[in-house]
Amino acid sequence: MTASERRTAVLAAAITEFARSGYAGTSTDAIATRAGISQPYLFRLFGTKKELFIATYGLVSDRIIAAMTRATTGLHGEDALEAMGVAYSELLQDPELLQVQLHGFAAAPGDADVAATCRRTFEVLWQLVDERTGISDEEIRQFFAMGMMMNVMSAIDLLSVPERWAQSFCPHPEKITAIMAASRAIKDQRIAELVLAEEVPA
Amino acid sequence: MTASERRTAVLAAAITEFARSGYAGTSTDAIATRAGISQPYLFRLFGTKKELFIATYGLVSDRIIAAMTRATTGLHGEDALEAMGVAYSELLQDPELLQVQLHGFAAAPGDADVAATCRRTFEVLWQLVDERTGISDEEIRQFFAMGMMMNVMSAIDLLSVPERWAQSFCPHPEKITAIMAASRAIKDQRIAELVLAEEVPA
DNA sequence: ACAGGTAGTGAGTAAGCACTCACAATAACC
DNA sequence: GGTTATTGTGAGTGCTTACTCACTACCTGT
Repeated sequence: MTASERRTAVLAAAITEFARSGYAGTSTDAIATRAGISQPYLFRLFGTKKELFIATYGLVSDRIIAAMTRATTGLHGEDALEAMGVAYSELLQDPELLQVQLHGFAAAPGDADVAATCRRTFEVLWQLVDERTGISDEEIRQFFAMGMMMNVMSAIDLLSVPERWAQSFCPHPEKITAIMAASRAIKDQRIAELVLAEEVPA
Repeated sequence: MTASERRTAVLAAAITEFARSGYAGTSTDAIATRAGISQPYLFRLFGTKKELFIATYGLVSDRIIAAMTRATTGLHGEDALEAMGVAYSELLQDPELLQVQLHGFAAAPGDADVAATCRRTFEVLWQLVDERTGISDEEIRQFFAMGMMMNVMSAIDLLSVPERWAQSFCPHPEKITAIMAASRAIKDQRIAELVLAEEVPA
């Protein structure tokens, strides 16, 4: 197996482990074991734990950005906004991505490099939303806010609470599935999927 | 100094340390040193690190809830909602509280007790907002979403970025100060402040 | 056959961690 | 004045951690 292939395998393991226990709470040994390699080799591939965490966070960000890009291909304005919202809420079904993002935010106050990486992801996403939807600052802010809340909802497993107050956090299930179907019918989605496949760093 | 007084001093130190480095990333020694006591005594006061973290998170939640309660005393409906929004955004000026809350969410996937504590705080806040504002589920959700985004904004220090996209996350500064003044004029605020003073656990 | 590069590991090291125990000082009560 | 309870610590324990180094196995080109 080439080093590049190993790196992607390690990143997959790192997503799972970091999602559960965060930057400080995850041992490099746990990641190496899950990836099926020795711990020294992990350090050969990524240098330090911090570099591995930032690479993991970057991959997660790329995946999220790719999902939003794919969802809005061929759409504009409010349609694009709704499609992005649906795409983000679909990520709730694979909570690891959202939880890694949350752990990036949480680690930011203690590490300037992590904070800078998080801000850069924010910037890229903001410009994507702005370009594809053209909506107002206020609406963009509300869109981001909803995303941040979904991160938290997935982390604390809010939707497992059956009571009404908790379930009221999940909006319009029937609306979401309808938009999902429409969004899937977009023609150039194939191209977006090819873009998505390139997301893994060299 | 009595043990109870010591405990509140330790909790103040714990807020600062946990806000920076989170649950797993903070050593009990750092908290004890900041509180001016020995590490063994910290364990006599709180039992385990986890209990200390949950107590810290609980104190932070109590402070946030108290701020919301105080801000809405005497208000109803949309007025109460706006006052709560202002109260929460005021918390951005003392970022430690919001960051501890964020670290609670982040630690939740790795610890069921922490997750349950976070969900309980969500429930109390939801019922407070519901009772004091009477607004729709959709509006409550948007209100919570904005709060979660403020947590993240404070963690990654987003407002330190001077560019337009970043500054657009701070809405209506003049509107906020106006509502702040109005909110402060409410008569029975004194009573709420007394409630606030009782927030420290015995 | 052999030289060189690449994938991969066993066995460490030094530091840091949560947590414990035996013990000292001080105040309170009879 | 002596017993008792409370506040507080020095010195440790056993474990985990990030990270290193010297080394092996294998493949590729000549």
